[in-house]
Amino acid sequence: MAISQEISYRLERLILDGGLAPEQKIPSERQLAARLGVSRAVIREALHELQGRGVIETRHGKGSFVASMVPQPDNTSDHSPLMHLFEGHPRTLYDLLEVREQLEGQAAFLAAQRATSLDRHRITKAFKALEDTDPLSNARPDHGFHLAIVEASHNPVLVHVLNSLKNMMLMTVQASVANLNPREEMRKKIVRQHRQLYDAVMEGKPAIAQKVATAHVRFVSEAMRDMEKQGSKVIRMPVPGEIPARDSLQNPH
Amino acid sequence: MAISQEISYRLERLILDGGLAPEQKIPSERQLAARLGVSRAVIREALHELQGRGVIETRHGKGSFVASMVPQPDNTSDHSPLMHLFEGHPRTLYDLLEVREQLEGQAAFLAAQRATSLDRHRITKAFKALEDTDPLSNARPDHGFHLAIVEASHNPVLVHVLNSLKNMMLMTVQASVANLNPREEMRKKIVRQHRQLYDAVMEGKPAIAQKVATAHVRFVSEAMRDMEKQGSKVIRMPVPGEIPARDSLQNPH
DNA sequence: ACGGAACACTGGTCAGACCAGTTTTTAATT
DNA sequence: AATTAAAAACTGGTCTGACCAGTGTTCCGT
Repeated sequence: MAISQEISYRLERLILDGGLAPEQKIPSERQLAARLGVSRAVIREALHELQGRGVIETRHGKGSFVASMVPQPDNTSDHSPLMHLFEGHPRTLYDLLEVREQLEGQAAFLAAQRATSLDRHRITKAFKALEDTDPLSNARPDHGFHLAIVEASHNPVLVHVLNSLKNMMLMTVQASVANLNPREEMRKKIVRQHRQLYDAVMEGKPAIAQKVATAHVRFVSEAMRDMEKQGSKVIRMPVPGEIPARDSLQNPH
Repeated sequence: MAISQEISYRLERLILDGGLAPEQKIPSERQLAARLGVSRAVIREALHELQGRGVIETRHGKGSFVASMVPQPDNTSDHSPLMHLFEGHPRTLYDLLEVREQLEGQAAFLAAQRATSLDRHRITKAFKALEDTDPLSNARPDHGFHLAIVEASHNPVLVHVLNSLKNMMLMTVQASVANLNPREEMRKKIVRQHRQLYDAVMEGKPAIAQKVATAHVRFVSEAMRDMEKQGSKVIRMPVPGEIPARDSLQNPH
């Protein structure tokens, strides 16, 4: 494997494991290059990979910083890079969610139809983990729950595609879910949706499971749209093992 | 904003738009550098960003390729990987069709809802080409018709995902159509389905379009299942996947 | 103390070279 | 002529060292 990738993985693990705190400054490119005994070019390439997956932010003349996972008190500048992203190319994000809506629904349908006892056990476990977790930091359990259902669909293609789509979504998105949770009404609704989804799948009711799952994604999507309108900040929250992507594009054709 | 980021955005947009198909090779770093008038370093940094997002894959000595959102068949063996798929893992094919069923339906739904006059023109053109073609060799028009509809959905993510699926599916549509068409009853049904789909999209009836498109894929899928049971061979019919160039990044050749 | 000019950082870009895999072309051998 | 093996022409991976462009600090003259 390429050196730049080894370094990016190494740095990412360091960051996600807490070795480097959010907002903390990363050593300068020249320092890293010297310390790791490689050229500055590979350091830059490694940093660009991390940048691509939203793990770090780089500011010209200042340095690179671990992306914050926590709401940032108003940053002097009126436009954080993240908001800028949303403002500039919000389309793809919703395009992504649009497709996900459909596929999560199908996954739920199939899961309700095909789940084995082992699947049910896994789903139940994930569901309980979701309930037992602090709502403010349940991005991981949330992901685990949905993943368990998708896998119970027993359609590897579906699993792979949904995984790809999730990876292509900004961490920002996942974080936004975490952002939604603090709002009591939202959190309640989401919890109820999860409960409904869980019940439908476990009781083997495909049609209902599909409906609930689709509605769930749509709900999150619309909630984000609202947040965007209100100008609320969308926060990053890296989740290990996930490779989010940024959106782009505005108009096809 | 940094040049490397502008380039990565541009490339990502190209890819998500479908201008660069999954598994398609991206111009070499030196070519991109020359064509875009920048140094190779910034090209590499841009590509590393996309790599971090999982949008592209890079292989030493070979080049960079648009990442497929679908597990790739065993390409190691140069002996008709498709047949291998059919014979060895027939499940995968139906898994693919299962997902496609859903997505083609969604595409049709969105197309009926969002198609512009230009889209309608394209769809009509493709539809007529489909009708005017010898049923025994209309794999390409068939593909063109469905593609026109997908693109009219104005969801680049959907375009890209379906592209991935089709890419891997050995052009199931084409192959199956070629196989199904000779059977008179089948051919008639398929023609009628196409007609219904066309009408629904052109008349702006999303619900109907979705239903028809879904049913169409399911029909083809089940027909193939029947054929398989009867022991009929499912024949591969390769069709050069061509994606029209929409940007100066394409290889002129 | 103040202001501003150097200076010392930071990342961003460029150029050209060379290494390491892969593919194609060429040329020698059979 | 067909095969095969060497050579050339690709591809990405790394290195070097230079210079530009923002940012922050230091220090000096007023």
